[in-house]
Amino acid sequence: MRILVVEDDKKIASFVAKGLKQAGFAVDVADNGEDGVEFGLANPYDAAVVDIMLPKLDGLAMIERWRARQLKMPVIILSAKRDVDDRIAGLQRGGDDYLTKPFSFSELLARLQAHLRRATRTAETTTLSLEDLSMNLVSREVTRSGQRIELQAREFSLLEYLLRNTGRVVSKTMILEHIWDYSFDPQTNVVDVLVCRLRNKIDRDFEPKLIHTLRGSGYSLRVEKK
Amino acid sequence: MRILVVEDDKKIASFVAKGLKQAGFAVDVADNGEDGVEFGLANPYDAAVVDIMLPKLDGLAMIERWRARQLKMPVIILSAKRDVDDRIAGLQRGGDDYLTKPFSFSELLARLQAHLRRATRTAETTTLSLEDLSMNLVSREVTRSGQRIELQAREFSLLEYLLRNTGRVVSKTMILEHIWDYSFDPQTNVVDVLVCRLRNKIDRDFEPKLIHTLRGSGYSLRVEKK
DNA sequence: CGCCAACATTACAGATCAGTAATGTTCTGA
DNA sequence: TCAGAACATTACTGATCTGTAATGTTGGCG
Repeated sequence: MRILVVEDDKKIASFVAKGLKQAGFAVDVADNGEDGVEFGLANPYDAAVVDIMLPKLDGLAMIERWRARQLKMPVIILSAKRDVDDRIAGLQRGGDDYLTKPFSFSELLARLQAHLRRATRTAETTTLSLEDLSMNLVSREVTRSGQRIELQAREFSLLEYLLRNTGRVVSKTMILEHIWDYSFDPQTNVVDVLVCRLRNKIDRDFEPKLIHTLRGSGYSLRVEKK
Repeated sequence: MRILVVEDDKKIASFVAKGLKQAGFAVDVADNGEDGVEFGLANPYDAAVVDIMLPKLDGLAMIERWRARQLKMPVIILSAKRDVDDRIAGLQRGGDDYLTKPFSFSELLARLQAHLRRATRTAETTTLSLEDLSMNLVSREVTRSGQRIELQAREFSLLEYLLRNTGRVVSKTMILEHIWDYSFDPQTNVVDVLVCRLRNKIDRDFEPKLIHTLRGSGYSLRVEKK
């Protein structure tokens, strides 16, 4: 989990950053609004903690720029302004939470975790990926190394199944059951053929190979670390 | 937008409920924890505002029951307990926000709206629906009145497009562009045929009809209110 | 080293899908 | 009321997809 802290008061910044690092987050700090905008756009943060009064560009304007660029991470505002009107302004201009200084670090952490928890609770996975391979389950786009790959319905299902079981071994019987619903006539080599077709599309022209055969047990999608 | 308020203090409950109604929300009120659990499970609320000290079942326990049952709506806790530890407990046990009494209604409203905004901002929609028709874009399941319907790829795209434009009129040219990518040979009646096929599947055996023809302008997905 | 099973690949064919076009129906305006 | 346009429906067909089966290749064990 990666957090961006934007705060110009060195003491507060290091206090917050240190605390978050101890809680297991990766933390970056920016000390003015413009850098804040840049950092946010350049890296995929899971959340941000920002002060309102910042040099160069104030916190609320910074948040608005993020939102305009489709950055959706939760943002917790820290501010010395205690007025209800200030809080409302902060929330209305794109903030997700508002804490007044002085604040308790424990509460900041608890609120941060609540927001992160919500984010994962809400997300019904819409993209799966491994290495440079990625598939969007909604748009049904599959790419490898940024290159678009067309998959047929069956191939798509198989890849989805493999991706959902990355690193694990899936037997032919398991594939049969998942792709063809019920326990299905296993006296033909449909699975072999399907795997072959999928391989031709996602592994043939790329490195490293992702689909691996485990003789006697099945297949596995992973990056070999030998 | 539908909000559930769980609060046993009549004055506060009606104060909050009235304010929310004026802000355009549909509001239900429960005055104890057990009813709160029931209400929450029985109706699809977009958010909840709850007190902690409640008769029969306290607010935090109520939230935990909701969460255990996969209810994911944002919950704002209202409480007279001002201690940091109480706030943290509230957030850790499934609350999304914590406001101490006395509170400003405007701030409650702003926080509520921030949470609702986030919910819609976050959701890369994975299911679309209208009336008793619903489609899950990930599992690709389409149902009407709970009954499973099989759609072909093209039909699926068309229905998705129509659902994303519920209530609006889409012209044949728009459909052509969206389903066949580029501006495509319009000297054939592919669209008519496709619409016909989709209709047979989702409208033929059901009421009310959802796909409507607007002679000369196109089609529209909606529930007619005549 | 050689055999056999497991797996990979290829070619084929039946089923399904999607576009065309012909025919039928409905609506609107003169 | 009638004609014509817009739309609906149906049947047909070429393309694509998917399962089958035959053939080729690989790897492990005796």
